[in-house]
Amino acid sequence: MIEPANVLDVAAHAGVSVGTVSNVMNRPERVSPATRERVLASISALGYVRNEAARQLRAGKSRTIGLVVLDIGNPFFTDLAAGAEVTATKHGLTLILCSSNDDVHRESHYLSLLQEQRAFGILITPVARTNTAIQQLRRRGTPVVLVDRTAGRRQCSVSVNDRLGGELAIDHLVSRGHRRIAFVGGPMSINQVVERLAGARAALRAADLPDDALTVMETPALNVAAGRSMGAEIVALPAPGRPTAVFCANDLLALGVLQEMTRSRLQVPGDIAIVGYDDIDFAAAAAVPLTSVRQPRAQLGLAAMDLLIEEGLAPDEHQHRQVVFEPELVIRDSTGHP
Amino acid sequence: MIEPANVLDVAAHAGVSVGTVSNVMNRPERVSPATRERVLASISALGYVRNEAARQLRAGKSRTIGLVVLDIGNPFFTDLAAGAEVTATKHGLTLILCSSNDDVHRESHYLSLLQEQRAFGILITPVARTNTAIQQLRRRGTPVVLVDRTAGRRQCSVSVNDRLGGELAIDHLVSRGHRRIAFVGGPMSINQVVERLAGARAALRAADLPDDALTVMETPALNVAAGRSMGAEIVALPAPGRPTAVFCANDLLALGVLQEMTRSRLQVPGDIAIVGYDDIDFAAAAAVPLTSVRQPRAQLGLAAMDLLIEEGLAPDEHQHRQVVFEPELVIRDSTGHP
DNA sequence: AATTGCGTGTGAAACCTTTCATTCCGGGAA
DNA sequence: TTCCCGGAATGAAAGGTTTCACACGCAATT
Repeated sequence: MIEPANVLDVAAHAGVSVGTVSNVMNRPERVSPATRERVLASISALGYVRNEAARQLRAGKSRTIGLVVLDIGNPFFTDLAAGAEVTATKHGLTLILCSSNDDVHRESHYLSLLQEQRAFGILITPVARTNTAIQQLRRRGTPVVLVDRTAGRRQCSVSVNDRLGGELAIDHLVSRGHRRIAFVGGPMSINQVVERLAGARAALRAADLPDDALTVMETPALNVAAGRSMGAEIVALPAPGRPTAVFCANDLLALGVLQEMTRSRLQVPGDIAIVGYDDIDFAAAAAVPLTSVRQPRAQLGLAAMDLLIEEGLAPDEHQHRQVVFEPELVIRDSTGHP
Repeated sequence: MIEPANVLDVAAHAGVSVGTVSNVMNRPERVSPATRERVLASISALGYVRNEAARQLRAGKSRTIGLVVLDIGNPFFTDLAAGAEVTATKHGLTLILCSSNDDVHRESHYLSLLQEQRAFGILITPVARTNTAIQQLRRRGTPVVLVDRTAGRRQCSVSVNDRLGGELAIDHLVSRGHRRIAFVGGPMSINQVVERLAGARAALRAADLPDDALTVMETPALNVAAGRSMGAEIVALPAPGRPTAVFCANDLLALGVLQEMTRSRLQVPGDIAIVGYDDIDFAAAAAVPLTSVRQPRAQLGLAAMDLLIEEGLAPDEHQHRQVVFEPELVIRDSTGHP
């Protein structure tokens, strides 16, 4: 266990001042090639490693970006994170991944953690619709970009048109002849769910179908287990009145529903068609590949990170923007062939 | 945008010294209740938030733990991370999740990042068998626990008996009457894959079956896409010589293979049985639920974090340990009923 | 009355880097 | 020869927290 060397040690070893050592690392062009070489040699001779804490203290700001997502178990968010990370790394920033698990307390715990770290910025899919902690962070000068949620004029956000996504899904099912459709999703506190449902309703009305063509089945969460139990309920319905198609608020739910169908020997799409949402990799890999509303997951992360960095580097010139992507329907076996 | 308050501001506001403010936060029992109240009031009046960078600088060590995994897109690792995070949070430590994507360069990038941060410790599933960067970190006093990999006597590790896992899978398939089995997995640079294969071979020998009862089909990666393409190869084999069962080195591969089987109208398990590995949630949720070798994912993370924290808090008394969990076969539909 | 001890509180040093005003030096211009 | 200029290097200050040796005041003990 060796005591780590610091700039002073390096400076002494190379016979220069600490300022010069710092310049070699941060503005090498200001140092003559000869001394630069000498300093670099000393750095590697002593095994010097910069102390990030001291840098941050001096800078008053860290190089850490917090990405607060709803559920890290959902591949949608890991893909999004992967996209965000690409851009972050390009700028020498480090990503801290935080999963709030739909829990307001966990969320605020992470936010105060990030505040203590003087985070460079934060990307967040907030649990609740309004969030004072976020506003507080912003007042202190920390850029915050909302992800998968549309912000007002005074804040950046990156989202996908969830309403349109709902319409695409229902349009498709209606065009395949379905007239009794179930919407599986929840809790309704989550904005995306509400929007997707609204889109679904709009599409039904546009097709001149009655409102009760859509049965809303609210789930307590957006995971596989919730999908399974809702799938069981659907199976239990008497065949005559049973929906012929299910639109799920995300792919995890859809996979759960699909599993129950198969377990009960109901044919997908023969007896029941299924449309998911997100188009995670597992959707295509399901044994009955899922028709799903694709969101540009990685791009979402990329765009959000771009906005964040832009605001972080030039807060004054920065214009808040609300980027909205368009979803896209990916048709696979779970809704059959025309 | 308000200039953030510091301990000095708080001290002035409360009419005490900075040392007392620090004591209120870190050793409240040494401060009389009256002053404690006063200081706390000032803290919230000024909206004071600790500066983590300054704490770290002073402490010479951060409260950050790096978890370097092979693939964050694999739910096995996110579950492991979730387990690790529970313990970390309990000790006031923050987890940074890093995905090396099987790439040595990305891995070393993250390691030097963590070194600059003076990480409290590191949990890592290393890409290669040996790793000088890790040894360097350890010489500098950073605790490192190997995850999903067995270390020598001089280092902590937490792993699952992969050889046994391989044996369980093959024993099961043999007992179901299979005599032509394919092993799908790779690349062979990954230790876990090699061990699982070794276990498979051992089980065959123990069952007095010839070595060529097992066909090894090496994949370039452990993801769904690789499984799909290998599945296509299996389907393309002439039916008479085709294996009647496939043992996959992880569930992602198994899901890929399963999808190809279904697409080609081969019955699972009728025509081909499939055994996966890891027992991720998607394994149970697959339309043909997968038989899989379960690893205690969350527990793995928990145990690793415990060892790390133990070493980090009391490096001198710490005894290196190599914890090995036992895997467990979970039988589902993909290998049929006896 | 002097001493001891204890519970509180103090204040300066240390942690390490970056920045910036300043100094130094050699060469070209006047 | 003197002056000026620009490139290169310097060195001290600043950033916020924690720690620790020390001081203070009061009560109990001798």
